[in-house]
Amino acid sequence: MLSGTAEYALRAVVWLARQPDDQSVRASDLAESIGVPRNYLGKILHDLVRAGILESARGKNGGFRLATPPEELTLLRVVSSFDTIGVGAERRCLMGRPECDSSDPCPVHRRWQNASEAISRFFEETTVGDVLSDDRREGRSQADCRW
Amino acid sequence: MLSGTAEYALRAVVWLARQPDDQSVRASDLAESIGVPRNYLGKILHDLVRAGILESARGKNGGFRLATPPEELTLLRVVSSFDTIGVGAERRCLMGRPECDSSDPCPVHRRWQNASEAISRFFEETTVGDVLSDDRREGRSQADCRW
DNA sequence: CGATAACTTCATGTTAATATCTTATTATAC
DNA sequence: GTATAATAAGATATTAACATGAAGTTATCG
Repeated sequence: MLSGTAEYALRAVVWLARQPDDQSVRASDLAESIGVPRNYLGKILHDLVRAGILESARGKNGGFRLATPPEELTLLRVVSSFDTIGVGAERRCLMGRPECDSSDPCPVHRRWQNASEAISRFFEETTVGDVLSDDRREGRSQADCRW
Repeated sequence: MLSGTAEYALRAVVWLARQPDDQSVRASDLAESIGVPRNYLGKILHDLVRAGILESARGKNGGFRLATPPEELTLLRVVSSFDTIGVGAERRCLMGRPECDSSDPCPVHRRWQNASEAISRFFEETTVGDVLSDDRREGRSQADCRW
């Protein structure tokens, strides 16, 4: 469903969101924590900074942290820096037809619509804040996390 | 959502299902009809034969046609020859966690479940026969089809 | 100010998906 | 049975995703 890169980004953002007091985390530590290659994660984190999702600080005590309140950060915004999910008007046809909407549908259009809309809603409506709430409700802490 | 290859397979199967009297279609003609590179389609068709979804005949008047009644052929069976959709027990974690189920969920597990199940149901429950019914209901014929 | 710790950037390598080309192989028709 | 039309199969090319490595730049601390 998601590319490896988008998966990594999601892990990183969730991990940073769980950080108490918005503490910055160094790329190396983060890479080890979420099980992503150090150098590759560097690029991903930088992309997230350029997208305005994270902010970074150089030098001693530097690192990365969220630039946005978790409640306002949708999963769509996180993953769409890397993948084209295709929500709303940008929805891609399952069969790869260049034009495909209700007025000129591909053969599976009607039956795919339910699933397609469920996917869109998930990415558009779920925020990183929601994920943190779920965490708390299930009594999960950062220490429990493993990949 | 699907790989290019699985998309091509889906187009090919739907096209063949629409063929009157189970008539065979040559790979070259099929390739042109559905807009897929000739040689690449050859491989895909062969894979579908080995999966028992199509049958092929060589020599003059040869070609490919469905080996299964459309009503019994699910979209899952078609695409899973190429992609891992991850339905049922094989569902992949959205965040790439090796273990992720309701007893040990990843951070987004609960909220992703709805969409994930909608996807599974679509591929498991939709048959090629259903697609043909939709076609008829919408008064679409093979001639209308373009990619 | 100098050393160090960290992000930033660029160059390069690896792998899998996609696509093409060429040579078999096989069934049909005459 | 031979020619022909078609699939089957294997080798090779192209591209994008994934990953690594090394050098460059910037902020902080003593």
